[in-house]
Amino acid sequence: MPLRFFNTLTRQVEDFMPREAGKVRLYTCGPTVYNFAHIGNFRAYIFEDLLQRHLEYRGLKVDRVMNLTDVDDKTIRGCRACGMALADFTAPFKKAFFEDLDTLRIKRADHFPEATAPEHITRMIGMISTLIEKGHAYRAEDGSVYFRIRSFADYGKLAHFNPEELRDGVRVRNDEYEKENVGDFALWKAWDEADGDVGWESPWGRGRPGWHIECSAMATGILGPELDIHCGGEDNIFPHHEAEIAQSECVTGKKFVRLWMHCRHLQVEGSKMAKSAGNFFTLRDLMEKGWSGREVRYALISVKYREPLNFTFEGLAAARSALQRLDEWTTRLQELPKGASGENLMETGDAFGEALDDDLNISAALAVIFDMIRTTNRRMDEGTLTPGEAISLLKWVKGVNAVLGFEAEAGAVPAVVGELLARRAEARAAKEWKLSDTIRDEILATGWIVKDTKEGQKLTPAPRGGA
RNA sequence: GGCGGGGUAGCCAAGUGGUAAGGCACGGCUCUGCAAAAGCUGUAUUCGUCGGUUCGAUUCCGACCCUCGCCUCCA
Repeated sequence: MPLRFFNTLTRQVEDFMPREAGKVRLYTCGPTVYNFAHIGNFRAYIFEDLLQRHLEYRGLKVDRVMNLTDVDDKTIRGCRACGMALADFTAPFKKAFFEDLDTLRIKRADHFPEATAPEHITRMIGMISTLIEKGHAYRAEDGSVYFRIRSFADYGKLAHFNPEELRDGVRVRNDEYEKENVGDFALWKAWDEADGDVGWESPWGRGRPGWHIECSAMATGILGPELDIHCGGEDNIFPHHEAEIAQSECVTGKKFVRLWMHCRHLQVEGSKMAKSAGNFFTLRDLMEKGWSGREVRYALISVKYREPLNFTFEGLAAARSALQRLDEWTTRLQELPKGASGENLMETGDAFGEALDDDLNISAALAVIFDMIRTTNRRMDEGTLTPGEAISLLKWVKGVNAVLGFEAEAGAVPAVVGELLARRAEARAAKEWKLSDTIRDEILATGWIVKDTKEGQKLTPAPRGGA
């Protein structure tokens, strides 16, 4: 079965075939670094991570770009409010972003271009010049340059609406008289007071690039004029990606992107995440509440990317339980008495991968995992699972984790806990239950749960609160 | 007003023209000094409502109700 993905452009699930066999050119819209990213942003990045890892699981080489927008209205406003240089203001947020990616086990892209890098600014200016030459853009009185949407017949194709019929919105600003058409968007924004010392020289005077042209320049600059896949959150469909298509195709004359994939927004406890509603969370907020990056990852990845995801603490707790079950099963397999390897291997099949082939059907893929856990746990209870089968299963789950990234943290047991365990074992041998229970509490206080099994005491890391 | 996505057990959520995956929670059992943990196991005559097509619809068609999102710089 081939890989199949839903294409926002055609609104259909299509067979996926990269332009160059075996290689995927993937562009993913990254963060604007004016603040810490919130969990809604991370839903998009985790979806993209799942996509990349699955493509790689299928043997494709992925060349991925994720841009960092480090100049726009918000970053400028932020740096001016703090009285800092733009680069000094954005630096800590860039750093935090990469830390958060690690926390969530999101694989690094191959390139993280920054909009303010000189080579990209130069490229943007070059593209804008070409657009003006070809009649797709014009300079307004104040020195700003706008894209002329009437010059591009396909404008509106991605979002599936006619730009001429857009409702007059409250967002139409009163400086629109400078544009030929309210739908024309800025390629270059002329400097004004509010920009302070942020600005670059251009053939049209001092100013800064518009948001859309940043992505077009970085995408085509690094991946070439024709991308295989371009991803982002659904809110990027219009105007951002629509604008990217227009700019890029008018410059290169080639089809910019073959497959557009967008993930739905995240809701929190049933309503839109907003600071005013008190349900706005950054990853850091959740970490402080005691949730792990792996748990957040599970919660955000476990609902299909094309469905709205309602983020709740109940869902986070469900993620924790499900992961513990997976951990427990893996540990059981690892502890199965070792026998001759290479014998009685098990055919584990590829139902997991096939589920993901179908437009990243994560629910079906997770069901495959839990079915496997249940059936093999049953056999371990019966004592009929052979060491060879356990080896096969461990190999299988390793493949699963190459895509999902759910492997347990390698938490080393502190020496203190080891001593407590030894003392408790003595107490238990002497049937001093009271002492045994006291030590159990002491161990729990260090963050570990002791379980008494047939094979003796076993440790499990205790969740760090969070409920 | 335009365009689009949803409504499946307490919660989350797959799915198919032939009679409902999976996860969490909950109950039962096993294990255990007790507990915890873990494992097993049970739980939707039913898939928003009303019609239609069909031998048969949760799945196709129509109407309606509810809900969410986008409509110019928010992932």
